[in-house]
Amino acid sequence: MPTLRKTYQPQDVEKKWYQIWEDRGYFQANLESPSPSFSIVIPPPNITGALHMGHALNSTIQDILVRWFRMRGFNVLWLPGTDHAGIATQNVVERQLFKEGTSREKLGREAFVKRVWEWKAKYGETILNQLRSLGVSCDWSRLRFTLDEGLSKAVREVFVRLYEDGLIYRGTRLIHWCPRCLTALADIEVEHEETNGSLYSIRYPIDGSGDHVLIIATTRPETMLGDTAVGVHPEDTRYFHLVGKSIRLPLTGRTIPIVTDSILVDRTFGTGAVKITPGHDFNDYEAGLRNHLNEISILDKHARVDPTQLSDVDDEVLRSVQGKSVVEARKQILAFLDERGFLINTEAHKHSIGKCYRCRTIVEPFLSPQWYVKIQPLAEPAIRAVESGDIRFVPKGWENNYLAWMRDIKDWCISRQIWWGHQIPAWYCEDCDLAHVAPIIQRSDPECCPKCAGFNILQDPDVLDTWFSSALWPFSTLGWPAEHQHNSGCAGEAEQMLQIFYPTTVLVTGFDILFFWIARMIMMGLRFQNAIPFHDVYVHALVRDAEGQKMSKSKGNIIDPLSVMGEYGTDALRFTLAAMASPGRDIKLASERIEGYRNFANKLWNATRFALDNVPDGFAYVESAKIDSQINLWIVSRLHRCIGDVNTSLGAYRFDEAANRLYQFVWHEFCDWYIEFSKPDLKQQGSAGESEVRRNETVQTMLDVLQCIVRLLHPFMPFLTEELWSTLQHQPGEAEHVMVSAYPLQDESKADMDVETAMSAVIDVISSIRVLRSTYGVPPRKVLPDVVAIPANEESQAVLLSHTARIQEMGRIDSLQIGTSLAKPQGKYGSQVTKVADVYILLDGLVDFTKERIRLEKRLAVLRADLDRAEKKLSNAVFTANAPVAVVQKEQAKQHELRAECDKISLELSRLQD
RNA sequence: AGGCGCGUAGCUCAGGGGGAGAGCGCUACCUUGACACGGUAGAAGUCGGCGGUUCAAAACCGCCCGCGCCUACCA
Repeated sequence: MPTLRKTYQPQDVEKKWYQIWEDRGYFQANLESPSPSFSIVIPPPNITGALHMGHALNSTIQDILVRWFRMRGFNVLWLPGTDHAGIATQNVVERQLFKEGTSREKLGREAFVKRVWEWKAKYGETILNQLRSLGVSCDWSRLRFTLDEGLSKAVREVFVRLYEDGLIYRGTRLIHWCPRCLTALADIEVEHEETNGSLYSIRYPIDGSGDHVLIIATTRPETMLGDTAVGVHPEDTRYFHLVGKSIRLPLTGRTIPIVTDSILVDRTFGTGAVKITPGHDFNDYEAGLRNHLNEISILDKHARVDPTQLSDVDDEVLRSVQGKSVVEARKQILAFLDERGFLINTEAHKHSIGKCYRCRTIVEPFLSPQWYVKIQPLAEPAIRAVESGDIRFVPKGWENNYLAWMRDIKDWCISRQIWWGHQIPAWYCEDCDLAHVAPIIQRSDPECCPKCAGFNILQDPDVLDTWFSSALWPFSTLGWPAEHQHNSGCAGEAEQMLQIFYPTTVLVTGFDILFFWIARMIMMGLRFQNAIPFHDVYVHALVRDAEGQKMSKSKGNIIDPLSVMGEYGTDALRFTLAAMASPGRDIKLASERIEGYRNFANKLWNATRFALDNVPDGFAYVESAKIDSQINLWIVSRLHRCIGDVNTSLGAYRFDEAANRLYQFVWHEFCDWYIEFSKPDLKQQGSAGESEVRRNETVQTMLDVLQCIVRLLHPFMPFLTEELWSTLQHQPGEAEHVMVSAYPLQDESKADMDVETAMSAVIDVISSIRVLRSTYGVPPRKVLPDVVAIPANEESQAVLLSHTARIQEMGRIDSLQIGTSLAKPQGKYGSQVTKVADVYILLDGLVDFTKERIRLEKRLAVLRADLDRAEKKLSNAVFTANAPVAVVQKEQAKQHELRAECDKISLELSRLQD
């Protein structure tokens, strides 16, 4: 038998086992397998990413599921990959270029994209390697990237089909614009932040009515240069006489109409009159459409004041704001308004400002031509899929969130004005009339214009939103669209992959990408596979720091998973995350927790060490050996309960329950009690006959149970368990590695209630002795000379008698007498009364009667309170009439037990009074 | 403003109509032949508040308070 070192050292084994698993091909899915399949596609991390706790949690959960299913014989595919993250990656490389004194514009598109590919080759797999060190068992042979050839083909196919079906269109509208990234953003890529701003009241003179003015309020005075109307509510009697009149817009020579709009205007806010700037505000834009107003853009793409459409602005004003940022322009405009007597009032005002989710720059509503997906026809089936239960959210609460969002969904702006990504497959012929000829949309790049056959064609410079390709991930990664020629081997495999692994079983993800990703995958899966992309969506929590703060670089409260893994071991981190992953609650991660589970790993390590040290020379494993001894029957019974519970919990995605159940069983049943129980049996030295049979039975049971524990824990702690498996005695024909061994299944016939009751009586008596030791300050090492136990009934007596030696050993007792008819000892003694037995220890030293009285009185008070409650209930006729019989009987039994205990304690107390 | 979630031991959190639980921390004792990353014993809770349903409520329902998140509005 190998000997283990005193503590588990994770660093020694983690790399080794990962290498072995990968070399053996254990991670790979099997296209030939007849077994039922289980598949997960990884939520692809950004190639710019570095592993954080969110990834660690997400990957741990997936790996637990994947390993659990694999061990249960499923044909498992866990498909890994990365996302090209258009804006983020482009930003990273642009920053690099800036340091080198150049820029993407100077390089040109082609050279820039080449640079990004180089960057990707160098750094793009960083996060994948970090995932490997977490122990994830993905099928690396099927690694995918959203810009791969196959996935790009899927993107084209989807784009063209949606276009042909009239679900993709191009239009000029107001969109969210990031003036730093220089691209459009989808609505959900804008994060709103509460900000302290100001509300300015401004006089707007009414045309042709002398000094009469309308007072409007605004938080963005600079946008007044783009005002094209003033709105009032159609039913607002204060303004009836003004409707149809005009405003002489201050600082400009512009005259703008006063219009009515019941949607835009809230009569109760401010004066009930509002400036309308369709070029710079989404609500105003809509109002502009309703009232046929024109849109004036006052800003360029860098969010600087652009004079192009401002020819009617006062020359002096225009000169001072031209080319200025929004903040600067605002100051200037306010100064002019004030100077010329238009500014009435400034007050503090809280409002929210939209910021770019990638770079935190304030986004501007900006008028520009973009590509859109018409979302309603896609959303409807995606809503039905969840309503009907075809797709299940875990925890269920997220369904409402999803449905609410989907029912109110708006068209999706999919074009981005960047270079890194899938360039939109739309071409324009410069020889044809651009305004009147539809763009050329096709799967392969056109060589010439299909209309005029000219070669003067240009591809749309925009690329698609990264999430457009991510939305296809569950099937594009499996090889869709497959070529339908059967002479190609590859195409055949793609069809097979889809057939075997689509729909995937479950998607594991954080709620932050519920809308970015999950919703879109469901829409695209239904549209292009005519089937849901996954059956279950497991939505996990956010990992926060110990104070509950969101981890962020700026706060400096990031706990780096890699350093945690280095300090405590990967398994400790994984177990921590699993144990804390309770549904619907964020994880507050504290290092003490991780340390605790590091200790747990070490506990199991040492339990194994103990077992191995006690395997006698020449020990031979006996297949299906019969078990006779109660302690062995007991631990096997307990084990099978644990197996049942763990499998049930995992089946319900309750990783926390499963982890805690295993912790409880391993530490507090197997280590605390079973190993201690086993010691007398294992100590039998080489003697022949009955004691050797007993010893071998216990050795074998201990090894069997340990082996089961190791398998049960493998999905949570893959490295430790693989290392322990390699040292444990296996049955012949057992798997070489625990990773490919069979996950334990509950055998109900192993449950033995009688044995469990018996052993809990033994535990009860040993605990009583320990309480007495502790109460009377008898040191653990000191042998108790004389102990008397008077069992409460014949059953207890039989059980305790059969375990006399064990109780003596574990209680460190010289003489132990057990018997229902025994008399209490004479002289000084301490006593502990329980429902199992009254235990007395003889004391030679001084006993502190006061202390003892206090202890007993306290215990009596607790039991009395319980007893009172029980008696009160039982004397209530309404209770005995209405409560179920079982409850009443239980209450009666409780009453008897409590009364007996109380009486005995009272007796002891009266003795102490003397 | 609306929606969702949460409020249980000092801390972090399970539980869930019928005897208040775990981990960490804390206190005391113990370096005993698996493990001090350990052992044994212990202290510690009006289960946020108020009402209601019920024989029985920490749990179910309603209202309120506090915290968090999301969506919308914010001229």
